[in-house]
Formats: sequence, structure tokens, C-alpha cells
Amino acid sequence: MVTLKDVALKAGVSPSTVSRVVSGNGRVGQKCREHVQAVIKQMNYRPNTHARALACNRVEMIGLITPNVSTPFNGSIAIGVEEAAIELDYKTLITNTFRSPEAAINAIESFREQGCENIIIHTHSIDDVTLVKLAKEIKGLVVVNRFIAPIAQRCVWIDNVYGGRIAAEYLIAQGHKKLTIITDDKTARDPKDRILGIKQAVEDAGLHIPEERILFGINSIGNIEHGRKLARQLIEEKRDFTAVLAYNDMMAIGAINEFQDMGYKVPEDISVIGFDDLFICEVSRPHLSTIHYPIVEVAKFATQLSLALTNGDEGVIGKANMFMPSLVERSSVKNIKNNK
Amino acid sequence: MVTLKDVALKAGVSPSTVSRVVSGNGRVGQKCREHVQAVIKQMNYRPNTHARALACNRVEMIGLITPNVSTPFNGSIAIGVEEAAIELDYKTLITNTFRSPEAAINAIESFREQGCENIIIHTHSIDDVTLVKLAKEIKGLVVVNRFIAPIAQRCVWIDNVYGGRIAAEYLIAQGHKKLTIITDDKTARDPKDRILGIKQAVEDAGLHIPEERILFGINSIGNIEHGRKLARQLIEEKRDFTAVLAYNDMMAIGAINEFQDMGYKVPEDISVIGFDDLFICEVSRPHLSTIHYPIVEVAKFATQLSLALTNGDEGVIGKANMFMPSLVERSSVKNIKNNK
DNA sequence: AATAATAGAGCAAGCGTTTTCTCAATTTAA
DNA sequence: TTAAATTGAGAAAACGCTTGCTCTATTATT
Repeated sequence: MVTLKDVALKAGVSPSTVSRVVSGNGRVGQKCREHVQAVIKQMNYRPNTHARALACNRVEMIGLITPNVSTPFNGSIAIGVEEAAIELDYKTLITNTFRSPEAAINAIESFREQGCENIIIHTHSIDDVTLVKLAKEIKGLVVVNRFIAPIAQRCVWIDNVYGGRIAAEYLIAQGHKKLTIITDDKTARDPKDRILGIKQAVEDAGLHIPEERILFGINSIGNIEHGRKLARQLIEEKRDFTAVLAYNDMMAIGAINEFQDMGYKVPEDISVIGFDDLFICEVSRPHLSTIHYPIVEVAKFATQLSLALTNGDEGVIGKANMFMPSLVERSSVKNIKNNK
Repeated sequence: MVTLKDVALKAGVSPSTVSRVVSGNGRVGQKCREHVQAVIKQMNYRPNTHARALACNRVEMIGLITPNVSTPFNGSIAIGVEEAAIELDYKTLITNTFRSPEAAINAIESFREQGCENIIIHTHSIDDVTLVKLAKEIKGLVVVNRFIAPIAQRCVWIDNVYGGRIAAEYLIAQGHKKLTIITDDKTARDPKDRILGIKQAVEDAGLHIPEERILFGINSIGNIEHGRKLARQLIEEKRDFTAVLAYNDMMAIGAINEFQDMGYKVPEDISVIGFDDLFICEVSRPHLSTIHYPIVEVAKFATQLSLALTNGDEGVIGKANMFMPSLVERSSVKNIKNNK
């Protein structure tokens, strides 16, 4: 392994000089710098991460904390983070919490102890006040896919109200009057926001969604199984509706499958719209119309923000951290304007 | 931040002793050990990763190199790795190569430079000889989802021949006589092995697959689009078949979608079987019958193997590194025994 | 031309561990 | 009972890098 000292020796300068050339801190003469750079290249020197981390108590690493990378949504977050990390030659350290708040806190601690202040966290299991406190302490902590008012500038999220609204508007434009919602935890912010948006659109159209047509989950995780379950409930309890707005694509697809298994046709009998725009939308039959969530972009921006925060680069700081979702039309919603 | 020295001071012993207590190396008296442990607990001391890494030139980290974590297959690998890592309190560092061999080599270099010898690599873009060479140099390198004879004990893979065989046997048992194969790169080992297994089953049944019913990809990545493309080709060129064996689930689902878009019914007109058993199998219509690939288990075992290799723990070394796939029956294959 | 300011580069301490040598104290063997 | 072996614990060097301090050489100021 070639060390800084080796380079210094060969270049005929002191280690400090080499260090300054590598890091770009401190003054080095033009000629000297070029010479050292040449030697570095020639010897293929690469600085030792740990020595550097130890000496300056920070590390060029960004830590991602996510419930489970193997799900498409979180996998996309990971990609966004890595894309941004690569650009600055940072490494990506991933910890899966499997929804355990202790695991998440532990991961944060562990990152900090390693001198890693750049932490991107995607969690719903740590409460707002804890996160606010942590954000105060950790310069580079940014929260992704979640809005927490006191630390809004440290969050990157999408406009869920708007997302809900455009989904509902689309359904209404297709002639649907009796909408139903299958969603996630009643107390969670995202479901609430999306419902809010839906209600706005519905009211603007002079319609109304009775509470009984909004089905929540309890401690659910918005997955396929959950979608199936609520869809079954919808049918069994004979709720009156022509279209369902699912909290996300997973639930939507679960619901579609359940409807189909029960003998209903989608979209002929029931229209369904999802949220997120995961790759499975193109796979399901019918292809799922949904609200596009720019996940990779959000994660990428979050990472850039974190880096800017710790490195004092003001470039992205202050930019709006809210992204806008958008409608993507496929085949799971039927236009029933003329036949009903 | 509380350091080893702080603990030593408070405990009234030398730093060396504390170090020995923490690491478990070297002799420490029973009484002394307990006292130090108590102080450690009381002060909530946690060793500094970087200092440790620097001092002993190794690090408790396992590096995963994968084309792209956001795909379900690779996401599952990540989970398997992390599961094994957590058990030994190792961290997981992930690098996505996006199929670039340079990125993969770079990642390996980078891991090594950081003193990380535990590398799990999933790649098809680095050739055998390079990998063999690397494996010789890096004690903890293990290759996942790939078999390379000279370093078989450093690979963890599944029996693709067997997988191909049971898929074909199942189709044949369902009365299919005209099978067709849509697969990946002709030169790649996995496709070849699966085809081999298929041919074995076919021949055992006294049947035959003409070469024109085996469609390969060129530089393809076995994804949905690729499946669609070959399915289209199958139809357009009017090949004669009743069932298709896809290289993997993604391709199978692409094919199903294409068939359906072209007006064919699956499985009524065409039966399809996949490979991998990703979650999307439960999502597609019809649900995809497939060959189960125990991905998480494979990745977990690979990680344990890597750790055993570097830590001299002989537990898992020598165990068979080949896993067996298994059939999972869903609804994409029709029994045509009695009506044809 | 004399003085002040600044640029360039080296020295050495320090980051938090591990680990090799010591050496004293204790145990074991003869 | 004595010599030999073993155990327990400390001192100090090393890991590779950063950075505050220092000193000389150069440039700018008057």
C-alpha cells in the first residue's frame, strides 16, 4: 500500500505538502503542486479513508437509513442517494431498519460515531420531536419523504395534497362520482394529506365522499396484502363506489388483484388509481394509472442538500424542498362519462 | 466523545488493558475485566471504527457490489447480506455498478483500500479469470449467483440445470410438448445451464426442442422489455409452441404482457413459466408459476462464508455452496393433457 | 531601499486504537 | 524449596493522515 509518506519521499517534499495537495486545503505553490500530483498519479496513491477520518473526525460517506432496500420504493431512494454520492466521490452506507425505531436510532448513533454527519433517513417509526432534536445536533441529517414543519429546510418531500387532488380530479374528469379511498394509517401525515387533496377536488366538483368510503389501515405498511384486505372489505360490505384511490401502487395492485379474484373487472366494473409510479404499474393487468412520485430525484436532491449542509456549499440550500407529483395515465381507470 | 483513554483513566488501568477487554484478545484477569466492563457500560463507551481500522488495517464492514439495488432480485441480495451482517454487528456498504465493469473493479479497490476484505459481488460484467485472480488476493471475496469452477468454494450459486429441468418437467407433466425458450445472453453460463436442464427433461420425455425455438438476447439484461421483445418475435415469426420457459420472472412477465397485448390469453393460449420467484409473480395476471430462487438465503450464506473466510471460523467453510431451486405453481401454466 | 506583509513549505503533535515488548507477580513442576 | 513456566498488566510505538505553528523566501508597500 502506498502512503502519503511514500509520495512525499518520492516527490522530495514533506508529507504536509502532499496532504495539502490532496485535500486542497492550505497553500501550495503552483509548480510544487503539479509535481506532487504527477507523482501521486504515477504511484497510484489513494488516501486511506480511515486515517483521514481519524485525523479530521469526519468521513466522506453518506449513510442511508431505510426500512428495507429490497422494496421498489426504497430501492429507488437508494439509487438516488448513490447517484448523488458518486458525483462527489462519497461512499454509501445503507442500514435497513425493518421498521424498528430502535434500529433506526442505533443506525444514526453508529453513523455519528464514525464521524458521518451525512445521513439520509426514510422513516415513519421515529416521531417528529425526536427527529427535530436529532436534526439540531446533526448538521447533515435530512429526512426524505416526510414533512416536519420545524425542520422543513431539512426535509425533502412531495406535495401530497396536490397528488391527492390531481388523482381525484382525474377520476372525476372520467365521470366518476362515487369515489372511495383505501389508505394507510389514519394518524400518518401522508394519508391525511392525500385525503385532504382528494376532498378538495371532490368538493370543487360539487361531490362528497362519506366517511364510510374511506378505509384506513392500522399499523399497516401499505403493501399488496393490505390493499387486498381493504378491497375485500369494500366488496363484502357492499360500499357504493365506481373508483378507488389507493394510498400507493402496492395497495392499488393488491386491490385490483382482489377485485379480479372476486369476479370484478378492472377498469370495467371498478376503476383504480395508485400512487408512486413504481415499475410494477407497467406489469399489472390492467396497467396501473397512478401519480408519479419522482423518488430518485427526491433522494438525489436530499443527498445533495445534506452534503451542502455539511460542506458549507450554499448551492442547493434554500431551494424549495418540495417536489410535485404528476398524473400518469394508463389503463386502470375507465371513462364512464357517457354510459352512466 | 468518550475514548478508550477516558475509560482507562476512570477504571484506573492502562489503555492496553481496556483495549484487550474490548477486543477479547490478550489476557486480562477476571476481576479486572469485569471492572473495566462495568466502566465501559457506565460511560457508554463505543470504540472508534476508524481508529480501530487504522490500527489493525481491517474493518468490520462487508461490502456489497451489485448492478443496481433497486431491482427486486438485487434488493433481496442486499437484504440477505444485511441480515447476516447484523448478526455479527458488521456494517453493510453497498456500491451499485450499473453494469459497468470499471465501476465494479473500482469498488473492489476502494473496499480493499479501506481494509475491507469482506466483499460480496454480484456481477456478470467481470470475466472469470479476473475474478479468480481477485479471489486469490482477497481472502473474503465471495461471488454470488455465479459458478466459477476454479474458485467454486468462493461462489454461492444455485443449480441452474436442475432449475431448468424441473421447469420443463412441470410443463411436460401438464401436457405441453412444444416448448420454447426465451432467454438471456447466449454466452452466459446461467442461460446455458438452464437450457441444458430443460433439454434433459425434454429428451427424457422423448421430445425435442428445435434450435429455432430458443431465443437469446444479445447484451440484454433479462428485463421486462427484453421479455416483451422476444415474445413479439415468437408471435411474428409464427413459431409453433404451447408453452414458454422464460429466463427469469421479469422476462416472463414482459412476455405475458406482450402476448396479452397481442390478443393471446395466458395460460389458455400460451403457458408461461418464470424463474426467481420475485414478489411480482403474485402481482401479475395470471399469477406467474415459476422456479423459486432462494435469493435471500443465498446472499446470507455468501456473507457468512465471507466472514468465516476472513475470521478463520471454519463453521460454514466446506459446506455445499450450491442451493436448490424449487417449483412454485401458480396460474400461468395450463394443463392441456386432455384437450390436445 | 528599508520595512511590512504574505506565500510556500516543513516540523511535530495529535486523532483513538492495537500490539509487541517488557517486567513483575503468581503458579506449576521438580 | 527452588527453578521454570505462566499469567496479568503497563509502556510505547505504530497505523496514515491533518493541521497549527514556525521559519524562510518572496512580494508588496511606503
